[in-house]
Amino acid sequence: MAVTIKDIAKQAGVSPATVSRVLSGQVAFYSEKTAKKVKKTAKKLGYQKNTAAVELVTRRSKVIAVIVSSTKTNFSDQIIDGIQQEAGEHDLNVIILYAGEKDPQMERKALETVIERSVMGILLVAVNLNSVNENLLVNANIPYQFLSITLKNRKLPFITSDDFQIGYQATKYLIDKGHSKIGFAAADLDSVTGQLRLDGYHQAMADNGLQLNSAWVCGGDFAYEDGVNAMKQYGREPEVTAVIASSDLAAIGVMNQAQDYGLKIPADLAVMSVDGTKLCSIVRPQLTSVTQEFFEMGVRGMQQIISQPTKAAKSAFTPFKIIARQSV
Amino acid sequence: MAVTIKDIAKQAGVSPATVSRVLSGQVAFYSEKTAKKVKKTAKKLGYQKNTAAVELVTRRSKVIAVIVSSTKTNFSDQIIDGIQQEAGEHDLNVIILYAGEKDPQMERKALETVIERSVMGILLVAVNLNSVNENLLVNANIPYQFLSITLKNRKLPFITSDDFQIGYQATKYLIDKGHSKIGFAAADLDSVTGQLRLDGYHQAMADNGLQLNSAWVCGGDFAYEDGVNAMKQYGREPEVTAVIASSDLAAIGVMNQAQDYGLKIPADLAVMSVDGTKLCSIVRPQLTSVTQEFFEMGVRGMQQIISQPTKAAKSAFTPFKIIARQSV
DNA sequence: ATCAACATCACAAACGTTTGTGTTTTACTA
DNA sequence: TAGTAAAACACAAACGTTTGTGATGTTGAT
Repeated sequence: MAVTIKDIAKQAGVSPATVSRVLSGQVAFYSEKTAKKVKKTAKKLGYQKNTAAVELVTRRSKVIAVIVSSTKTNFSDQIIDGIQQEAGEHDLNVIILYAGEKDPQMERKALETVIERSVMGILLVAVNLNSVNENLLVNANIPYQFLSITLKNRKLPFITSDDFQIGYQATKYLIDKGHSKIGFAAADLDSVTGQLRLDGYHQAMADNGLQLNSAWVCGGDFAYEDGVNAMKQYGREPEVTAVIASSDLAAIGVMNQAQDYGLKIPADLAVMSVDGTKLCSIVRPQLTSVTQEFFEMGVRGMQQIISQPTKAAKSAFTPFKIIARQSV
Repeated sequence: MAVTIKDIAKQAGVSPATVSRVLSGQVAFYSEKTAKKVKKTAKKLGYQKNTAAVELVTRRSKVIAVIVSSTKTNFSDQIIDGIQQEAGEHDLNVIILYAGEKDPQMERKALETVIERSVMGILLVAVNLNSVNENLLVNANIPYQFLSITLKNRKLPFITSDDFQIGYQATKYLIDKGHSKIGFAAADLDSVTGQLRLDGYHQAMADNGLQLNSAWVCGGDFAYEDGVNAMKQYGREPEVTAVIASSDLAAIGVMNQAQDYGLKIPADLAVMSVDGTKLCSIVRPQLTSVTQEFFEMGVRGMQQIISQPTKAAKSAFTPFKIIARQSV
């Protein structure tokens, strides 16, 4: 049905081999004249290459798969932008698959699809695999890289911010502003990411001789609702004078709930968020944030994939900075 | 290198044909005993099917491609969710490609990638193709469907809200609330979508005997900044008492700028948004919105693809409703 | 015992490319 | 003119499946 390389060959009076070499831009295998002829008839016939056939014979693919998990947070767009840019420069195609929220079933399916297609590389943003899926990925013999997540298994390569430092610096920033009773909200305390931020928070408090109060830390899942719930926990007359929320949306949740309680921000309560997406400057008051370099994460992730298998993938931190806006 | 069905065949002492039939779940071609044996050795060897080979020989694919354009607005997630759900029920895989913002180059590349892979269907969300890319798509002989957009070329199937009615009903809603000087902001007036909404706005004004003022309509591109700019246009002491912004983000832009001007919402200025994503209930005051059924768009889009080629794809409207919150 | 009917399986072609190697043509040298 | 090296091309195998068809084995009825 569809027009193949053979059709072109017949029309142009050459062999399929020549057509293939012309169309895939190999040099020094044909004359300029036949090249022109081949290209013309290819265009005339409306030829589209059959990628399945190409990948079957070459046993490699030019697509990078990005598996993204979370839609509860909203930074993945930036990461994907970074990936796209870097991919574009190397003539790679990127496809994105959603793997649900902590849904091992969907994660498995996403993994299988990309492995069966033997993509060139797999980028996993904010997804935490269980051990069977982890095995699936590792045994697939395809370069991979985790993004925006810290894993228990330090053998796996990931690129993210230094979560301990995020917790530490955010806390220190608030302490420097005169706060001593600081809440820590909405992080997933079962995740390494959340745990590290909490450790940083603890350390910063300790380093400054400040008391801790377990009621000040409220776990969650980085979602808006978790911010709301945390604030409800703190109550109408909160003991804390500042809170660090582990995502922009969560921070908005605590702000909204605080305002519903009649609290003024930042006068009555300072709020600081982690992520620093565009949301921070869209809400009022604008959110002071620990701003991560998500775009950069994407870029570096791609670079790791591309440089393989020359070098094995390594974990790395991307920098972050604190951007002062209005909420502190 | 990788393990193939031939390896399994050899190990299990059967033919590759039998392995294939067992693994792809064909019935009445083998005994239960060999089936078990085959499956076991397949698992033991860690077999992963080679999709390239499968697609090459079957000449069909189980993947749905979603090409999304806009990251300036934020409704695509809902559409994709709808697509995913419907896809999941039919054991289809969905891959997502970003095609930039009105970037014909990237659109072409995205189209070519999916066409070369001869995917089962193509869903285009909020992308408007130029005529050459349009030809590419149409000639590819792959079912396709546009989502969340109204096209000039009525031959192309699209599923979206009735934009004229959106403009009309939003305007009427504000009129019923007592407003007579109503702004219309941030829609892309070069797009059919924007134009239709504007027509609806005009019609509603006319039907209620209200004057129009061309200074009340400010075009844009549905972005946050367009909302800000529109409000700047209206000024510190705006003539309009209400404004319809053509996206949630744009509406937030209007609100923020209005508040920067010291205006109270909704007392001094009512703001109404189109889209109705989660953002509406996250900002303060919460945004009254024309809420579209994006999830439903995704579902219906997939259904159209699936039902092809039994029926040719048709255009359709998904319903919308006005949800009152705090901004009017 | 014969034979049909069916169950179970193996053979082999086909899908559309790429690519190593062989073959023809061209161009040039002596 | 003969010979040769290089350029231009064609042949054919291979990639890993699916699937139509033919081969073999088994069962049961007559």
